[in-house]
Amino acid sequence: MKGKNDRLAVLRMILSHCEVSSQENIMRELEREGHKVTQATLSRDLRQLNAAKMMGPNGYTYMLPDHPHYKRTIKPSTYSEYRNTAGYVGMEFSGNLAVIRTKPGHAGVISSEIDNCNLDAVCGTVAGDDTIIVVIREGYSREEVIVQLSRCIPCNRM
Amino acid sequence: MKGKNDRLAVLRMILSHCEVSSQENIMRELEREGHKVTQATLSRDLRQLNAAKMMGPNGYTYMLPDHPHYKRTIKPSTYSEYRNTAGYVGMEFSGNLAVIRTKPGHAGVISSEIDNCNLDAVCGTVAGDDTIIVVIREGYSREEVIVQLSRCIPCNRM
DNA sequence: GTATATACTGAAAAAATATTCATTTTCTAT
DNA sequence: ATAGAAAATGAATATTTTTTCAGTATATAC
Repeated sequence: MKGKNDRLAVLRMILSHCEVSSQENIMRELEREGHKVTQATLSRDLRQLNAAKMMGPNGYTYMLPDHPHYKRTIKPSTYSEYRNTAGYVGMEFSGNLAVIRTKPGHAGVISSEIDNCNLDAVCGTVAGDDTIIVVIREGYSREEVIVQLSRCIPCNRM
Repeated sequence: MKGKNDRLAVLRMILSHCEVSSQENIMRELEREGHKVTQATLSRDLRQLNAAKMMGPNGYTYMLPDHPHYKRTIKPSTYSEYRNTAGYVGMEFSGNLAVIRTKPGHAGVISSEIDNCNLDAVCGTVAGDDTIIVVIREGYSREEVIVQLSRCIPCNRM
């Protein structure tokens, strides 16, 4: 858990789950997750992610450019939880669907994580007990789906 | 050409036709159009238009919310009050599926209503907690699906 | 190994943006 | 028309964000 890439991953998580209105706020969240940096570095990180400060329901907040802001919800603070979501087993594509396999009983939790992220590339999800069906929005590639899903679940491994 | 509304109209024009990266730049453009204001006023105008500084092809520039880069993929519903009474939130098509979003817990009720209607255009449905997947029978158009579904749910539009 | 180049960072300075405060303008109801 | 309320504005100030600069770490070639 170190290095710039890790920090950017955590930063993505923060931007997807929190309503942050200044770099000072983000700095505090980052530090809580074990990434202490100065505001100068954070400014550079945000630029690298193409983050923008956009008007949301509660005033201007930082967002990733493809995030549907008016659907956004505030989430708890420990991003490590998300990254360690131990229930994830694997993912497979079929047509315009992605099928995620989880440990028994974990599908509901993980699918609501995905729902809360309101990913552009995802129309919606349905969860059984150990399987989630993710419907891909038209016009989005599987690569893009993987990129966006990785904000919610550790699907970097395929 | 006077008054605040005129100025906001000109400002909208500037934002949708120019690549402006700072309020100083916008000020200059505004003045060229006969609207000389201070940066303070411009800052307030931009907030009123919900403008955002986002990463575009040539670096960060101010954009209006209806700019492609700023645009949401899920459009807010015009008839949200009416629809909310039935637990229905929204619907979207993807391939041969229709994905219906509902209030939490409402998916089961609504999907069994659809099942009971035995619509020609629908092969079947699967319900999660707040999402229903409707599989469309081959040979039926999306318009026809909307027409038939509107017998069960208030999906008049979209 | 050493040297050279490249990426990363913090501290401070500079630039950009938001807000406060006092004043003026515009609107509304008599 | 006039008083009072609300909106709009500029100047100055405060806050926030970006950039500069110097130093450090990391990688790469020899």
